[in-house]
Amino acid sequence: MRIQADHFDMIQIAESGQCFRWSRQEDGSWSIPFRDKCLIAEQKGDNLIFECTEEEFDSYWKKYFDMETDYGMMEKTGLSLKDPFLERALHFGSGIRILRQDFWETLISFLISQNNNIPRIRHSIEKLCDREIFPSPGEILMKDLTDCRLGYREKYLREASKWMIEYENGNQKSELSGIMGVGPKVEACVRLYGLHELNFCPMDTWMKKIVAEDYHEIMPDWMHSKYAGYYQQVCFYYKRMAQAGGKK
DNA sequence: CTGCAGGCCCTTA
DNA sequence: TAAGGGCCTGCA
Repeated sequence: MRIQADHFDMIQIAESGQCFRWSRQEDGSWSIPFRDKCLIAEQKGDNLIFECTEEEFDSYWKKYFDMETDYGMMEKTGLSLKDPFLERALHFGSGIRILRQDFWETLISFLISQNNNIPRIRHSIEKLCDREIFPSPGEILMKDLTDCRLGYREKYLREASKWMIEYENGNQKSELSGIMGVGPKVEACVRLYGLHELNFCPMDTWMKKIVAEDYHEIMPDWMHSKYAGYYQQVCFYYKRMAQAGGKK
């Protein structure tokens, strides 16, 4: 099926650092796994082509791509803050969306992401998966994780798996932050990307860099706003691309 | 060789 | 309660 959409750029979404398993095919299309399905998708301008039926898109992928959220409104709200850096970032990364990813996969992915780099994060996650399917907590506990090259993070994944099994059994007394290896940054990522709590703004090295270099060490107002997570994502992408393009 | 990558844990003062 | 060292690993 084929649709037209604003605020939707597959390259920007794939490179915005929120997801680690989108992969580009030789023909330029994207392979997009989510839970037990995998979608082949392609973009030409604002034309989006999805290899699935309209029913399947409406009942499954539409939510994943967060098609119900009004990005135009969030952009407008951001622009009204009259913040020059945010303004540039919103224009630069206008195709970014906050995907509604699987909570469990997000938790594990961002546990792996700490003190780590993107290629290695992707490699670890790929090794963790069995034929494109992300493992359940029980499967992670059973699995030999040597090939995943997790280093000291391996015990964090096991602790998280035990926590998740308790959580699924209805025992919700423990908080996310109670999991070994989940600090403020990882928790914010899980809440933003895995629970779609758009007010959470992960403070990573890039955000600190932005606050230092672009805001003279003074936290901008938007970091405390309702859509802080979305603005963070856009600024993160803008800053990272500016540096990647700026140095050669 | 050292530094570093979207941090966090643990110890110390 | 704030600061700082150590940590798996791979790549530049």
